[in-house]
Amino acid sequence: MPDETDLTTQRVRNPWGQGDRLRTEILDAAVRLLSELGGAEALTIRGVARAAGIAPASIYQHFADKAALVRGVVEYDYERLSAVMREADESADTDDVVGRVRAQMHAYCRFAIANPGHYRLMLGNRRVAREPDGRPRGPLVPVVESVAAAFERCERAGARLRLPSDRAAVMVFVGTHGRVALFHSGRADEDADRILQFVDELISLVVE
Amino acid sequence: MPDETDLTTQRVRNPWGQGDRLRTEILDAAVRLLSELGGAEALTIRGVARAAGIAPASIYQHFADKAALVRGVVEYDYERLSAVMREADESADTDDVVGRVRAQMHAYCRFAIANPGHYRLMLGNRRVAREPDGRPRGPLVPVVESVAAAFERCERAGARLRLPSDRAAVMVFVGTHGRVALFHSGRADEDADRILQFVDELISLVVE
DNA sequence: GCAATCGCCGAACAATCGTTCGGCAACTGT
DNA sequence: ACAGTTGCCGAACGATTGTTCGGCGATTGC
Repeated sequence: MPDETDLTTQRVRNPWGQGDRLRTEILDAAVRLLSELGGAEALTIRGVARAAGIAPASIYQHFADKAALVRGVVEYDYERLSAVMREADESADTDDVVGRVRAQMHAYCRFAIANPGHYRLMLGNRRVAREPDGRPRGPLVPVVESVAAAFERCERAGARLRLPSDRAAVMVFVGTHGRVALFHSGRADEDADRILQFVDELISLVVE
Repeated sequence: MPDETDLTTQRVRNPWGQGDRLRTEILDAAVRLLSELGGAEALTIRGVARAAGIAPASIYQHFADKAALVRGVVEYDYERLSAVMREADESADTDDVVGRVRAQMHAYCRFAIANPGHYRLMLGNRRVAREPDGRPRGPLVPVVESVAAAFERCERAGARLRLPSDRAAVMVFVGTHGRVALFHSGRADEDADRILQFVDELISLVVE
């Protein structure tokens, strides 16, 4: 009955409820390690175990192998990113429709700047997940869908877009992503405000 | 007199002319290996030696250590990229000023698609190079300067830009880079034409 | 109170990594 | 023709990697 491998995160054993505490502790330790040190190559079984204060062998009771650990970390971080962007969208002024787009993208930038290791990990692992109907579904498809919804609101509120709302969302998201990626492969001491300025410039290029 | 370490590429020994042949053969083998397999972690001393058909120890007569090899590969690839973009710019129709921008960015995309390993390597290594006067000088500063020159030509030719020419160049380059980065972290079977279409959409958003 | 179960760990395994050393073969200068 | 130099390689070293195995201590069920 054990060894019930969950296909989404390759969780193994431990399907009895409260025992997941150490599992999230492992993930937290991995994220912490990934933020302090540089990239994905810093994510080693021994390193995560040391950061979590447990033995390397103990990790294998929560993750089948290292690939499963990496998948778990990626999924964990995407959840955090989605939550941050959703929160920024909801806590913005409801009347300022384009301001809600800005809030979302600013949250995206702040998250990307604060979690450089997450980016290295994401850029290093190809995702080939697909919907049951065959349509592709990467982990940040819901993110750009959220941006697309914000742009749709702009359109309904009468804002003039230079692109269809879905294309506008892709344009803004891709541009922002490119700016952040360039930040991460460039100097670490660059001013974070520059990035937010770029995002504003990009949005104002699309929206009016 | 040996061990004359060249600071730009950390070349070591072998300053007698023709002996550089094997050095470029090593770099070619590294690029080949980097293109076939995935990312920067595939770039091992033993792997490069095997791909070049030589012994692992022989590499140390052309590069001081692995870091020097990586620096050499990165520099080598940036030179190839610059050459490809310059060639695309020069061989385009001289009268079609915005067409020359498109040609440059399309060349950038084609190079990035054809050399995925180069991207992984670039995104994984922070560059902190600076000019003698203290201004930062990343390896792709000349690239965006080339795009900026093309946009300046557009401005002089009477094309209406929605941004100052230097900001327009940054916008187009960053957006293109983001699209390519997303391609590399997404499905490998994505149609390359999609990316070129996106670049055209981005340019037409800036130029008119 | 006893036996079974379960999470955890210390230790070891094989593989691979970057790197060094000593010697071999070929070329050079005289 | 000989001695010296030089590029290259086979073999090894130490470190680190992912992973497995056997047992220990605590908790659970009866």
